[in-house]
Amino acid sequence: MNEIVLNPQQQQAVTFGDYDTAGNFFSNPLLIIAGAGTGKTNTLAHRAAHLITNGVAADRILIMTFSRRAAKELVDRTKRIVINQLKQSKSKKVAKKTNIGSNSPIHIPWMGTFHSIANRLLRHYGKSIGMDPKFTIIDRNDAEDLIDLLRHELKLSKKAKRFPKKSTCINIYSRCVNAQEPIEKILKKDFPWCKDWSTELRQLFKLYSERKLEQITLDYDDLLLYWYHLVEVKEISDLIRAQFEHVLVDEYQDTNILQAGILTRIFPDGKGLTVVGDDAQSIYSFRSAEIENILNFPKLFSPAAAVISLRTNYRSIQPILDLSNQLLAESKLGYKKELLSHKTTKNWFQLNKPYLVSVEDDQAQAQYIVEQVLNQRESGVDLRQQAVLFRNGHHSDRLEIELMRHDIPFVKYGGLKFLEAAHVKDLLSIVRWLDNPKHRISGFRVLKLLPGIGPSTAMKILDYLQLYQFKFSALDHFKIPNSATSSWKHLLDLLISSQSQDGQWPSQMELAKLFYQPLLEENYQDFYVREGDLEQLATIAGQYPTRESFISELTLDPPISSGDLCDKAHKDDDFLILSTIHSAKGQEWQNVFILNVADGNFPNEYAADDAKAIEEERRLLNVAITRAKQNLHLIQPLKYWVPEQPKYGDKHVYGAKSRFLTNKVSQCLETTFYPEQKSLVAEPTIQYQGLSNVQKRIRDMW
DNA sequence: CACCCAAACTTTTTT
DNA sequence: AGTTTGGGTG
Repeated sequence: MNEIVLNPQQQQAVTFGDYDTAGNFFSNPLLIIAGAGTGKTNTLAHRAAHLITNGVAADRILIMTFSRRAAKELVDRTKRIVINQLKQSKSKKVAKKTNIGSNSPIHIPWMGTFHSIANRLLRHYGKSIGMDPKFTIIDRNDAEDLIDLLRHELKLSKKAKRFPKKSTCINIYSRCVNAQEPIEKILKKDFPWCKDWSTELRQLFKLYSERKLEQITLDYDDLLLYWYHLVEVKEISDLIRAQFEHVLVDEYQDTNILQAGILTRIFPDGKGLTVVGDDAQSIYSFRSAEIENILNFPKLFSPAAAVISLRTNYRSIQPILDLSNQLLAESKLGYKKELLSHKTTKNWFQLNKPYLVSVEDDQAQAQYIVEQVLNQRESGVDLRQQAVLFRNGHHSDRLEIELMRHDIPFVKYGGLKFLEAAHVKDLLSIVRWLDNPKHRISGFRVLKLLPGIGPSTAMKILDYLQLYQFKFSALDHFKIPNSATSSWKHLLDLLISSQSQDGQWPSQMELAKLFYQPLLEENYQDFYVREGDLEQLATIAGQYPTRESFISELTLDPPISSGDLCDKAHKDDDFLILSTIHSAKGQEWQNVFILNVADGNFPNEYAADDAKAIEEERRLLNVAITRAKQNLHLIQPLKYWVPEQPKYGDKHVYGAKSRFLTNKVSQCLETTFYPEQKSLVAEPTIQYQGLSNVQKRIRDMW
């Protein structure tokens, strides 16, 4: 797409606003409804650039996106546009208004995810509401570990009926916080099998909150929650409003109550607020996203609010959009936007309908993709221009095996994360504990690494440490039960040195790695593979100025995948993209394959009895479809692999046709079969009545 | 109290 | 298939 020329609607969205009597640019609340592929990022970037070239200081613009990746792209593009415009209009007043020369770099410091912005604001303003600015952010896994610990403490694991497992507990907690709803309501709606545990869960979450306070830690949800409560203090929200003249929010359809609340608390009249989104792409209700946020935006700020819709699609050929339009037209919610392709006239002779491919099972599905992907590469489409999308992380398992067999390189988004690998967590825990000695979760993990130290000894050590005001040097006097191992001595050296010569970074990372090395070799046979990951972690660590920034940035923006494929050396190579649909948001590829398009998966079986959930599944399929530029394949296996379904006895489930593939939708598709024909092999005609010669020979071997 | 082994139990998607 | 829990042993 042309990055510079804008269509009229885009232009309108970019320049929306006016000048006050003093000549300053201001803007009423603005909602941009941007369908898939309508140049949303470009429009947003142009608007940001427009603000800057009209005299708004770059550090007075706050840009919030859904992912770090999106934020980075947006900022890069904004910078390019600003520089271009400055070059083109050196003589005009534009250059005078901004005090940026066309050579000096532009910094847009306040851009990032809601969570990362929360992190920065809380470290700055938190003190005034009694927060310690040195808090540690814990990720999902740490939160689960802490919950696990508390669950044992409360003896909830010893009840007759099984208590929900730790990850479920965290899910429930997270839903309560982000939706700002009482636990009973959440249980009834989303976790009906846990509804008998509401009292115990409440007790658990109370203890969880207290323990986080003691350890000076915040989880992901806390970042939003604290921010939400921070801006309830009028004095502080006034300060923040004064700091930011303009706020741009991307993916507004996926914000939740807390996020919308934060915005309205800072900008009660919506002035300076621009939000962008597409209600047909709202797919995060499991994270408490409220589609109502975007639907009600105009009402909330009426009559000042303006709405601008973008409908020209620059990404896909028309047949793909036809499919998307038809799919959405059958929705009960009725998204009325029809997307029109900009590409209609170009290459009209090769406008194929998207394919609906029927295959026997997931094995055939994998083979089909391998075949297609290789064919396409032959005809000049790079692997990185092709993507395989799926509903669940493990749906690509079979395919991954097949890809490896054929030596097709790939990168998977949304699967096992780098930070979830045990050895990476180990090393990171060491560094985290050094950074925040009160951080029991890390300390616990580190201590258990030492041979001979299990859960209860680790607890004792942590209690002892607390008794001595978290001075690591006090541990010297702790009586280790077993004969003092040499690793205990080494750990002590590391801990004490970290507290005495504060701020040695990143050399401290090297010390931690050195300490961990023997433990790594002892615990994992494949330690030489894992060593590479630790090297990488150390390299990343070196890119951050301080220990604290390293830890919190890494938690907020985890690297994508483990394994050698995210090595810099491989970055230039060509690889196929595998991604969950959720992680594919905002991306586009020449060819897209969607796995397991069958009822039970599209829509997911857990959504089956909830009309709202079904609609979200429809939107999810829509997101997947609209990622494709040219070729789209929906693959429909007759049976597919479901790992965790013991009640069905068999591990294969026979998928019914997806209920989204109605007659009208199917008419937008070209139905094919793979393999095209069963090869006919002649059946032998001989028939033995008794034992055959072969059987006799085998029996007579003994 | 740590460690190992067997049995039970799994509800997707992510900052 | 992988994780979590419980029991038994040293």
